[in-house]
Amino acid sequence: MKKTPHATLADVAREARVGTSTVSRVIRGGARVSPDTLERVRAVIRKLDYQPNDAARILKGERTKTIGLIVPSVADPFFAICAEAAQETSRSHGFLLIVTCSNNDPRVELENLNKLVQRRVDGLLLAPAASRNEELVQILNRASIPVVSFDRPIHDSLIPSVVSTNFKGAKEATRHLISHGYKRIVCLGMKGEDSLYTNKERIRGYRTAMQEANLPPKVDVSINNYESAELALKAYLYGVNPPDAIFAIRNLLTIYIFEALHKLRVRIPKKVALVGFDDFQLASTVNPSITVVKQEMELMGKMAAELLFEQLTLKHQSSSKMTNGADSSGVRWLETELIVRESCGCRSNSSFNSPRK
Amino acid sequence: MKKTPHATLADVAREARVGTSTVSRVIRGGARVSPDTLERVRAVIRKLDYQPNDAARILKGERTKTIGLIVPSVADPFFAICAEAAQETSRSHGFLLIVTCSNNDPRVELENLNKLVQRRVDGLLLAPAASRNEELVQILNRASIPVVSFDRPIHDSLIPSVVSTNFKGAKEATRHLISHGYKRIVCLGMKGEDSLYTNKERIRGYRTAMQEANLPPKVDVSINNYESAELALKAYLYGVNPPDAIFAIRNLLTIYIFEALHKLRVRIPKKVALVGFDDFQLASTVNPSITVVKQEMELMGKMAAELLFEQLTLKHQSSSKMTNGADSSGVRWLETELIVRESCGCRSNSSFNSPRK
DNA sequence: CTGAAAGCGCTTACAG
DNA sequence: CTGAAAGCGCTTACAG
Repeated sequence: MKKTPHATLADVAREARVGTSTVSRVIRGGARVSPDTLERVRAVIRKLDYQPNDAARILKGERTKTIGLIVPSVADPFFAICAEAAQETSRSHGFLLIVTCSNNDPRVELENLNKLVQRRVDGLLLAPAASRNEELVQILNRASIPVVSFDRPIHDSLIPSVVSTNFKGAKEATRHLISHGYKRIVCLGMKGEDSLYTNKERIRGYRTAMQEANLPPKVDVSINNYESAELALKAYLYGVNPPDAIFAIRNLLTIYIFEALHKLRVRIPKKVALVGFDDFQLASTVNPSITVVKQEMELMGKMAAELLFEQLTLKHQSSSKMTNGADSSGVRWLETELIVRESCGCRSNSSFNSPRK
Repeated sequence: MKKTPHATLADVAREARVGTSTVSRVIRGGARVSPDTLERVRAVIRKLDYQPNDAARILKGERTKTIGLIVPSVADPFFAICAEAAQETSRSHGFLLIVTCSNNDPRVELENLNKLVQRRVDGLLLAPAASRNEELVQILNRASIPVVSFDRPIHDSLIPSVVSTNFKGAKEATRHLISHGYKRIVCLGMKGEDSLYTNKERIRGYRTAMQEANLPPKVDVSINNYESAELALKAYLYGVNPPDAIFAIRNLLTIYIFEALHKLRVRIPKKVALVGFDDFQLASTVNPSITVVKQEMELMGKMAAELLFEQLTLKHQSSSKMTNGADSSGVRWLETELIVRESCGCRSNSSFNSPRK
């Protein structure tokens, strides 16, 4: 008995009195092996509880059958849902998924990326902290590892991406508020996140709509957490020229703001209207129900993963550009949808107001 | 120029005109290498953009520095938060985290487990589908891989676990409802999940409290999704002997039920009271705010991961039993907390009712 | 159908 | 401080 916790292929070969090549063939399906031998080797494999060591296979040049995922946070419902979809797609292809979190910090992101490269993942799914990152693109190119970015594109690269129509969605949401007659619409974001592609696009959409209507845009991206949301709202609502509507550009923030308004006993939409970006559980059930711009979260994760596997499959074939459904910069756009509920000032409409699935 | 996308250690050695051992030493910190050589080798590493191939290291017997995680779903907020904590702890130890989902299916779980064993993960974090699973325990023992289970223990094994006091929390919640004077309290669960350890414990807690009060327990674990929640509630509320209180034993279910009651315009708690298991975003803000049994989700993930790394560290040292904080069966209990809000019938109390962090 | 042998890219005594 | 060489556990021509 060896000390090793795992039996090796050589152990099996010895026990079955065959060569290692034969055992290898058996493991890989049993082609070109006589029924007798096949049977015997399989029995030994079972007896020894033999599990091939992936490291050796990988070293021989096989694929690692591993995908790397880099997201800001898996605790964020948005990325949790994307991650689940990516893991499911990976599993269906027989791949494993390594999940890392960047916290939107480019340095952490790069660290994670390097680790994944050392691990020789076959492909990478990435929601990049910054849409411009030469170093990242360079590493990706040098490692020549297939990548798909999602939620946010990577500029100046040929990296395909799956991205929601953030600009359009935000513009539409803002226009909707404007159509209600609100004039002092403030756009709220979270601290340190205003440089994220998605938030920039949403802010740009907001600004565009405001400018079109000749209204003064006001953007505040100083909110940190629930407490600071409450503080900011107090300052706004009890200050001079208080806003009559709020556009919250991200899932958690909408909830914080709703909670804070609720606690401050501020009437929505009478005193201030509210529209959020990202739909969420209970958005249709709270009082008032919350109007939001909805993204296709699950589809985003799934599509990104499937795009990656397309590349993986095509990798050794013709390097066709694979632009199906993508625009000239390689972006697949996922349509957002304005879900009109009550917080924007629309009347309650039970048919619009039923809970989601 | 080789065809390989990655430079190898030998490439570096050749280019730097040193032996491979020296390069290896440089990579591993540079001990016992002259400053000159160190400098030169490092320059070449940079120039060639050399990244060690983990597979080769692993094959040489080094640890994979990888933890495997098996959860029912990462899209579930509970496990998403656990996963985030586990990933963060792993990262702080320089480890990568492979995330797999079992969907609570023991077969999928076993598949994932085998894949992770082949990958030679150094440790495993597991929320097991079933608390009794001989095959699983056997594989774990044979692979002699350190494991920590969480959310649910694994019986008949020495596997340490981190588990909430589900029984106690459910009993307390039910007692609270009883203390309000409710007599017909129904316990609702989701289809196919009644065999899960956590749900069994919660149901047991409910039953115990009911029996203590000489009330007839009624358990219904047939709910599939939002629609079936609505259907079930209709049947209950418009049927004979309708319940006057509901105990929902799981996060999503509480939300479904709240949404359905809301849609059916059933007054809470006047017509039926509601207590849920698991706190969630907006639970304190909806109207009425929802009384829940709260679990320490983040702590659970973190503690499980830390326990695992303790084992990893101690592995080659004395195999002391490591029972700090654990009971005789190796379970660390995490206290649940009843967060009293309005849906149980308690009066609104703003100090109890402020949004969480 | 079968097996001996080379080699994947590292690490690690060992000898200098 | 340095390097030649063996070996980790597989796969894969190659020869039989």
